Amino acid sequence: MPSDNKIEVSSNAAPAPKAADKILDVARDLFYREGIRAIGVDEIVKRAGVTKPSLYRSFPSKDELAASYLRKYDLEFWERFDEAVDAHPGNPRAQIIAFLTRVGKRTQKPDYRGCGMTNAAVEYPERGHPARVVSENNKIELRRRLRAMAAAMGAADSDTLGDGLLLLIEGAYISGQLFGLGGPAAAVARNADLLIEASLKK
Amino acid sequence: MPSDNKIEVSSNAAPAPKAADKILDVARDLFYREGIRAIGVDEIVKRAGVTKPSLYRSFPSKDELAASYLRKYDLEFWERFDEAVDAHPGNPRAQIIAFLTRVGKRTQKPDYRGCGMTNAAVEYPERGHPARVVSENNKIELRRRLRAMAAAMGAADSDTLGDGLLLLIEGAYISGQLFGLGGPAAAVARNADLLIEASLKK
DNA sequence: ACAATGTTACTGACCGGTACGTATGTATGG
DNA sequence: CCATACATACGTACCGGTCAGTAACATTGT
Repeated sequence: MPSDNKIEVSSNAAPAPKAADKILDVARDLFYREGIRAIGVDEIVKRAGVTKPSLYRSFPSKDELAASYLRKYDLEFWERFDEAVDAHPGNPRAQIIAFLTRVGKRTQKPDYRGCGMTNAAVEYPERGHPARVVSENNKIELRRRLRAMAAAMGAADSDTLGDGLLLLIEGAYISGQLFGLGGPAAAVARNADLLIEASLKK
Repeated sequence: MPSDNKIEVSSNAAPAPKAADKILDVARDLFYREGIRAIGVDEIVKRAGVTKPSLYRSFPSKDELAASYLRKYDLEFWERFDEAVDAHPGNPRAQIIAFLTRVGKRTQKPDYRGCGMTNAAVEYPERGHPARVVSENNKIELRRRLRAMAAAMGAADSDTLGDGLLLLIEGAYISGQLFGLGGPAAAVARNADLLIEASLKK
């Protein structure tokens, strides 16, 4: 009896958040809200309650920390995307509309700041930058999937429709943070539906 | 005849490029290509062949210099826009398509870096920032005009169509710099045409 | 003991911004 | 005709602060 509860407690409770996790959490929040270039490493370690050497023990550079933030963002993005997909099995049109309805709603939240990966690509135009590479790969994969879904819908020109949907999505990300509440991003699902409708008829 | 030509020459020739002009030209180039936050004032004055005090005599701050760059960008934007409009008097649909065809072409140029104003808004999320204010006003006016043109086309829901066109445009700006050649931005005019077609039928 | 973290102090480069002296053109007064 | 005066335009040198990143060592928990 002596050691049982101790083991149990230490196993199901949060196992003492490591420094690297706290850093990544804070970085995610600050990078997304204010931008990567706008946030210095000093502010990150200060808010995370850790010290600078701890950051550089877990991440080789600020650029790599930014890339790690985006890899996490990428994972969460595909979770949201697949949630919409899984909600409408075998119905790509409904999958797209479900996803875009949720995007449209998120863009209307007061502190919406667009897509972290799109923003990072704007901040780092240099080819090969660690943060940009993550963003580019995400967008390439998104394009691939949208085109595949457009083909599954039976679109006359599925590549054009897939690309059109991607344009609407990126437009919603940007317009959401530019206009805020009442902006054009609220109409993204409706426009996507119109575009799909127009692309399906022969 | 004696003094006439002298006056004439001195009035229509370039009157010795002032420091402020050179600064603004260089700033425009560097800010657009690399981003505003990425470029320091030292680099601007160096490339302009002037000194830092000269910059601060003409511009109260770097933020205001960025705003000046964007005001110039704004002017040139409306020139391009009105060019497409003037090319098809009384035909808003053709005006839009003409504008988007040109946008689509520009996005395929190898050093395309999107819309300077969109990028600036991403770089400066803080409300009230001088650069952001210029961008926001430009986008608000663009939205107004697109909605008006959609109404002139006789769209069933003209506000939705106008917003949809804006989403496609912003999506093209972003995708252009994300994907480069062969990216989805090349299909912006075709998708706009489909969207318009779908929005016109009752 | 060992591994992870904290502490302190530091580097060199760069940031936006400025105090202050200097050249040059020009208009006026003698 | 020339000297003075003044405004405009520009340069040198510097400011305090912050940037990303590191070295050396102490502390902690298991």
